[in-house]
Amino acid sequence: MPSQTFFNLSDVRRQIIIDAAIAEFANHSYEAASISSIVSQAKIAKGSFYQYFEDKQDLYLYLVDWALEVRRAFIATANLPSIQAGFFVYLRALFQANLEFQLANPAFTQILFRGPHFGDVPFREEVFRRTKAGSIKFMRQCVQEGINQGQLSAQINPDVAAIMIVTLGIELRRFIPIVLGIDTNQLVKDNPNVDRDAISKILDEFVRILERGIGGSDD
Amino acid sequence: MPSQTFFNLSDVRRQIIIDAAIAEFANHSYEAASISSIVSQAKIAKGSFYQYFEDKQDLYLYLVDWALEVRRAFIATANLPSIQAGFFVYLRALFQANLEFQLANPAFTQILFRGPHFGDVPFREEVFRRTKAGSIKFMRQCVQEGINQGQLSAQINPDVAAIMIVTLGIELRRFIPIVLGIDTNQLVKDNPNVDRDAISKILDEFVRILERGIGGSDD
DNA sequence: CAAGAGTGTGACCGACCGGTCACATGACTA
DNA sequence: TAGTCATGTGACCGGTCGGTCACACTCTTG
Repeated sequence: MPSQTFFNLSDVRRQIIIDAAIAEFANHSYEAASISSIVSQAKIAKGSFYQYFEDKQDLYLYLVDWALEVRRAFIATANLPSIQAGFFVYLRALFQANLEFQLANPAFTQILFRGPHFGDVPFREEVFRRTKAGSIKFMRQCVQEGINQGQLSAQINPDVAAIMIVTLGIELRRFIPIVLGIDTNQLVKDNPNVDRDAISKILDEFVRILERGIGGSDD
Repeated sequence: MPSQTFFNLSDVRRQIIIDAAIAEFANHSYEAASISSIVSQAKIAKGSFYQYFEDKQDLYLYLVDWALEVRRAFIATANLPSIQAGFFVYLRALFQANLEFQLANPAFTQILFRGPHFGDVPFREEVFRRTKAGSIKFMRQCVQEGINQGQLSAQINPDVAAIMIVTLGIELRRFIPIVLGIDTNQLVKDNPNVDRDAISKILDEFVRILERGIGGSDD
């Protein structure tokens, strides 16, 4: 945890430091991220930094928690429909909210999913527990509820289904540019001008395949 | 490309260097991977290393190509059924072969999918083109053929379907330990003793969901 | 004024980085 | 024997790293 001194800082100064740290950890692995670069970017002295944070890991885990909180708040404002309104209606809305978070906060997204995926964070299990594991647990409950309500096939294994759904949700951000044939950075930069209609169609496709599969002879 | 000098080395010496490099790049991001560590692990002089490779990037791209070649050869031995035998029969076999490669070569897998996913490789587009983009292109053709043969729904968007399939295939390795509730490293270490039957069931689930979706009221 | 607490500062530490280079070694040729 | 060439070697270069520390600068309290 950051020290009390850090929280005594003015909001703007604290935000400058956080922003610099987010940019650094988004663009470099945990190992390769540089404290020196962060303090020079934030225009604070190295000594000050170490009065705010115990060490690199302290900062990193704080950022992860902060990113999770920002995402939670973001999705809370999305006014998701209830799962009773239909599992796939709910799922589509959840995907969309998630995607919009990812587009609006690419740096956070990068941080949240770099950690648990690759071995260069020395405390990977810790990060995984805080991020992806939570999503999977939540989705498993949704799937179970969908099954209980008869909206989902009783034949499916809820564990496998939940993991597939969460994985696809995480990768959504990467789908869009590939399908649209544009560059990831371009997507992030042009976010307000990007073709919302095309994205909406991709989301429809996406949920449709999850619901009914790609097997033939339907309608 | 490595120099002629490198290829003049004895097979065993060359393999020692490659093994050390693979281990290093599997456990660290491109930036954080250390040439010093590789040469000390391989017990060669730093100067020798730079007679074999131009620089870090030269070694890294060589490893990527090498890993792709090893995977190609591995899957070629799997005797995959023809796609005419049924799209999902083929897909299941492809998934299984891929998973077995991932389990047998965890380090290669780590290298192949760290690069295109995260921004710490300074030439990410280059790596992406050599790896994931190729898989997607291949799978798109498979999907198109499946549609033409009437095995897949004509309603689906082949681009979206192909990306979903490839993404799920890549993530397969991570599914297994989560579903089985074990640690990833444990899975890799215990590979020969791992419950092949449980894995087979997960693969079945997996393909079934892709084929028929998770929507209700089937059979 | 003095004393003390809280905070800011950047030179400095030992370690390590990617990469270079002057030199050693040994096999082959003349 | 002397010369040539491919290869091996590790000390060394400038630079960066995470982290420390002695000191400076407020501000409050007496």
